[in-house]
Amino acid sequence: MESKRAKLAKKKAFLEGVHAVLTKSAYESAAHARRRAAVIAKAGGTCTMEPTDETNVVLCSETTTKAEAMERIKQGKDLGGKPPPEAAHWVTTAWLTECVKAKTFIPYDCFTVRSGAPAPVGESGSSAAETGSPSRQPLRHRSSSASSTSSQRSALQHINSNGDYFPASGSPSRTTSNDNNPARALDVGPMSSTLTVNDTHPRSSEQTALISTAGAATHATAAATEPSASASASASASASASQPSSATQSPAALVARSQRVVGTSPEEIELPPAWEAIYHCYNCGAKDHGARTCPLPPRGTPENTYVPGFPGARKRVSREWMCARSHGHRKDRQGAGPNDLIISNLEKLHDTYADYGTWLHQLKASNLHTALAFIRRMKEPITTYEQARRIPKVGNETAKKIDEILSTGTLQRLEAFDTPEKRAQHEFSQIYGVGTATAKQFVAKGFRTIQDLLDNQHELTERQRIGVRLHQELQERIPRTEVDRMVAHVKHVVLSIEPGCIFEACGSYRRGKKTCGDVDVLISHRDKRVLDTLFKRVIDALHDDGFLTHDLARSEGESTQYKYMGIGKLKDASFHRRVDIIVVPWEEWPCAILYFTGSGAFNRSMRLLARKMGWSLSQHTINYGVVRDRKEKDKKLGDGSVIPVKSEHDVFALLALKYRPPWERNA
DNA sequence: GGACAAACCTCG
DNA sequence: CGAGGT
DNA sequence: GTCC
Ligand SMILES: Cc1cn([C@H]2C[C@H](O)[C@@H](COP(=O)(O)OP(=O)(O)OP(=O)(O)O)O2)c(=O)[nH]c1=O
Ligand SMILES: [Mg+2]
Repeated sequence: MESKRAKLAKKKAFLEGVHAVLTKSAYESAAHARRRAAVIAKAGGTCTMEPTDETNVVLCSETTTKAEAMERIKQGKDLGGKPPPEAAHWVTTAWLTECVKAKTFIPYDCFTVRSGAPAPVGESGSSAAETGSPSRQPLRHRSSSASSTSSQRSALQHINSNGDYFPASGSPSRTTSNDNNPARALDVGPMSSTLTVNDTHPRSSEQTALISTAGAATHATAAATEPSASASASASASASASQPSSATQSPAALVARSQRVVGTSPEEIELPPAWEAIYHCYNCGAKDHGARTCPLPPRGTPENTYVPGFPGARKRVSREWMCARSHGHRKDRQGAGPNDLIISNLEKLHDTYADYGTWLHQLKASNLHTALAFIRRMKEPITTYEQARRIPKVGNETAKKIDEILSTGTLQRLEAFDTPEKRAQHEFSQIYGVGTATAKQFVAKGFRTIQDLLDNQHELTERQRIGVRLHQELQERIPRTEVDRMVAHVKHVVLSIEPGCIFEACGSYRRGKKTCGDVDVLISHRDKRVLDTLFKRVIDALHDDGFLTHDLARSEGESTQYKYMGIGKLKDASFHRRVDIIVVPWEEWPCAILYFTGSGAFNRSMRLLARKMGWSLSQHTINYGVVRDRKEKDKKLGDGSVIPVKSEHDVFALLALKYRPPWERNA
């Protein structure tokens, strides 16, 4: 903790000086500024911003001096070689980061030139702007009563061929109804929690890449094409899933219902005043509602061309983005498919890629994964190299491999991997807490079986010891009925400790999967002060009643969010199960529930989209004006500014995405 | 030849 | 910081 | 590895 304070002191001291590594993206274009001014005016706010072509802010990091930065500009390395005007304000990333950490909203126009420190102002040009308020404006919570939002709805249960639970009826995706509405009270155990029923979900085939290539599909005669795009494509249409991916249509055949222990999350959260001041509908710009209840059609369509004023905002998003499409549950194929041999071999190849643990092989793996998604949807057998080449993401290398499988039945590459060492390495890497690197080390040490590890537990970290001991049990996926009971139990404990909590079981459970790898629980409370004790009391209570049996990791308040990772077991259950519990501050709820609902691939796609806009989406907030190092892509120089959101719908609207309910996020 | 490439977290 | 995790 |  001391080092942390020291760091903070250093940062504060630094703010006095001017140092910089420059990046170009820290200011908005004149076009953006003008559009933004118009939007704000339309929304009834006033805008103090002066549209300008000039750089009015220079974002800095701690590593170089202003002189060095100017030198870089002269050399053409930054800002396109154009020095910023004298009046430009130099801001350190530390300053910016601190403002964001302090939850002070910094809209772009606060950067208009001033002497002294720039004052963060509300976008609506409200009081904060005039007062030239101090740069750090603490976040205050509005203590209003809980919104209870459940409307009753008739229930019907249906399970698809895979056993996944689906929601039903024909309302559009961007529905205004709560995804969490309880429809039918259903006793799932001693705690009598309820199960709920949700909205429509027509299934579509899955697409696994973050960005997929849709165009090439038309050339692949047998390859499945993008479902919605292929509706009119003659021959290949039959190969694709017969369902449209758009959730606005509701084929009666696949209507089904999603059912789960109901959470207590509100449809929209209340924002702190400073955020409420700049909040507006990101689907139309109006001040009096959010995107969730916007009467207009989703933006990005011809009927609604609105674009939010934040620099980088998109007009629309192409269907190539995974998060822009509906991804229902993966369908179990009944009986044998025409390309099963190829698929099983390529799947094994895919697994060997994952065992490398390098970027390149990660890339190869994801490529192959996409190709496999197309191959799985094919109805005709692949018989030639040329035919394989026409499948999207199948290039020369993969086609050669398919050819080899066709002629020999196997792959040389795979045979070479079928050694005791590689098998052991793969098995070790399945253990919780053991990854590619440690698995390799274990093999190098001469270990070959799980028993070897059990006999040498002194070589393991605490997590790995638990992982090894419970390895068999943790391999099992959890039947949904058991998750129901686990969630009901946790919910009961949480709400008896603090009735004002909001609670939601997320992850694959919220997405309606038939079985879950673990239980993901998200909790929040309006009062920030209770979060810390709430977290501890919940974990303690769940330990005391014997539910939690092992701890794997628990946060100690370093972040605004508390995360517990551990293992629990119901008394009458056969196996120990992984349990994750996250406690988040109230205003981070929308981004947190979006994150925790996943899927992981869906999150990555959405986050990549945000990144491409010069924004950043995390489990905390969605930010614009993020400054990233142009060379080292992972280095973030400035956090940018928080865009306040009240619901998941708002995040979708900001990214120009149609809202996807949880069961359409199964990538 | 480059783009592709999530963004966080804890542990040791 | 690397490794492993969500 | 694939796509442009
Ligand atoms: C693993 C992983 C999860 N997440 C998010 C999305 C997930 O839904 C959420 C919970 O993680 P998980 O519990 O690992 O995933 P899951 O619940 O979707 O599936 P499973 O049935 O295996 O439990 O965390 C990421 O953002 N990135 C990741 O790499
Ligand atoms: Mg899960």
